Amino acid sequence: MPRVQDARDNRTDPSGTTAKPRSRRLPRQVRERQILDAAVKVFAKYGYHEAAMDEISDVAGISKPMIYAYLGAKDELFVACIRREANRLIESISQAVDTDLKPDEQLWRGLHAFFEYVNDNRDSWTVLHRQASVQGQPFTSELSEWRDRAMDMVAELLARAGGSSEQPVQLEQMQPFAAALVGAGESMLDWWADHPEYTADALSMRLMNLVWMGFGDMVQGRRWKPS
Amino acid sequence: MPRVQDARDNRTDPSGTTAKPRSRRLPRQVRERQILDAAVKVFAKYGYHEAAMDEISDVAGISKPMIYAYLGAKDELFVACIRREANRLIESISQAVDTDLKPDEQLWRGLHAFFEYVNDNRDSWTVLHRQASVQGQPFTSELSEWRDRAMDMVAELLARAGGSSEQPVQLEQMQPFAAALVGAGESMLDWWADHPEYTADALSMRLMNLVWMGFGDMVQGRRWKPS
DNA sequence: TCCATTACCTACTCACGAGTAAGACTACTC
DNA sequence: GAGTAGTCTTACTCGTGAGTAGGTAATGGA
Repeated sequence: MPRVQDARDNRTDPSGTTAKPRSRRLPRQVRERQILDAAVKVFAKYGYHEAAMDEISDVAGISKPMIYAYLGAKDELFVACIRREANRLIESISQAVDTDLKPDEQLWRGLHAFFEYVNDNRDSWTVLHRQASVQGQPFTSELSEWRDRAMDMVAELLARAGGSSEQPVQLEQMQPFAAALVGAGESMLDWWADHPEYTADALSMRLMNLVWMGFGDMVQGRRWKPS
Repeated sequence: MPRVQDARDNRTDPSGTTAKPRSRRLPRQVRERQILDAAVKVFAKYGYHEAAMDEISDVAGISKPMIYAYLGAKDELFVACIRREANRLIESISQAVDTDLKPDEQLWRGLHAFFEYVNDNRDSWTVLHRQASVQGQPFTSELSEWRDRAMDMVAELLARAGGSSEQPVQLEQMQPFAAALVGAGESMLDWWADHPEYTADALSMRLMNLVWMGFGDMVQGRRWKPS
C-alpha cells in the first residue's frame, strides 16, 4: 500500500524530485523578494491572466496565503512587479546617459543601455512590455505611468539634442518622436527574439542610424558612427 | 407583484429599455458578420480574456449557442476576428501604395494610409495591436503571422526604396528596419489616443520625417515634403 | 519557561464564465 | 400538411482559480 497519509512533508521527501525544498522561516523582506522574482518569471511566461497564483507560490517555494499576506491580491502583486522592474530599467538607462556628452552620443548610449538591459533581463522586459495590453482597469494606470516616465526621459533627451540654449525646443514637440522612438525600440526587440544571431550592439546601432540619419541618408550610404 | 413569469420575451418588451430588439431568423452569413462585428468591439474593449462570450452574444443581439454553432469556441472566434481585421488593414495599405511612385512617396502613402485606417477603425486596430501579448498558445501563431505579413510588406517597400536595379538590397537586411518602423507607427498611434488634437496627417508626416530624414537632419531644420 | 509575535501551512469556499443539452420555432419543399 | 433543414432559445454543467478560514510551529524577549 503506497504511502497515502501525509506524504506532503517535503522536508522528508526521499525521491529528490521535489522542485524546491522550501527553506523555512525566512524574514519577510527576503520572502517578498523571492515572491516578486517568481511572479515576474511566471507573469512573463504566461501573461497576467494565464498566470496562476498557485504556480507563483510554487516557483517562489512558499504557500499561497503568504503571497496574499505580504503582497496582496493578484493585481497588487502585478503592480508591485511592474514598479520594481520599471525602476530597474529606467535606472539602467539613465545611468548610461551622461548629460555632458553630445546629444547624438547620449542617444546612442541610451539606446545601447536599453538593448543591453533587455538582453540581460528578458523576463523583466516581457512583463513590462507584453502586458501593456491588459485593460482590466485596476493597474492600467500603473502600466501607462511607467511608459510615460520612459517616454518623458526620451523626450527630454531629444529636446536637449534638438534645441540650443537660445532656442530651446518645447518638450511637448518631442513627445510624438519620443513615442515613435520607444516603439521602434520595443518592436526591434521583439524581432530580435526571433533572430538571436544579431548582437545588442548591432541592433542598437541600426536603430541609431535609422532615427538619427534617417532612411533617406542611409540609402545614400551615409552612416552614423559613435565618436 | 412584479412580472416574474416569462418577462424575457423582448418582442413584447413594453419598457423600451431592451438594448437591442433581436431581429429574427436571419441567414447565417449575416449573423456571422454581426457576431464578428460584436466580437471585435468587445475584444477591443476588454481584451481577450476579460471579454465574455455572454457579452459578445448580447452585443450581437443573439444567443450564445449561435456563436458556438457558427464560429466555434472563443479562441476560434478570436482568430476569425484577427484574420478579418488584418486583411482589411493590409488591404487598405497596399491599395494606397503605388509601386510606380518614388520610394519615399510610396513610404509616405503607406504611412498615411496606415494612420487613416487606424483613425477610422479604432476597434479593429486595438484588437490587432493590444492583444499581441496573449501568449496562451492556441492563436499566438495567427497573431504573429499577421504581424509578419505587415512586416514583410514594409520590408519590401524599404528594399525597393534602398536598392537600385544594379545593386538590390537583401530583403533580410531590411527586416530590423521594418520592425522598427512598424513599431514606431504603432507606438505613435498609442500616443495619439491620448492626444487627439493631432491629425492623422500631422502625425504621419512626423513619422515620415523621422524615418526618412532622421533626427540629425531635423535638428538642422531639414524636412521631408511630399512632392 | 512562558508569552507574543511572526512565519507559515492545509484545506477549503465560492464566483465566474466557457461550453452544451435538449428542444422550439419558422420557412421552405414536394 | 408532413417532412426536413436551418435558425434560435433557455437553462443548465462543470472546471478553474482567486481568495480565505483557521490553524500550527518556530523564534526571541521577559
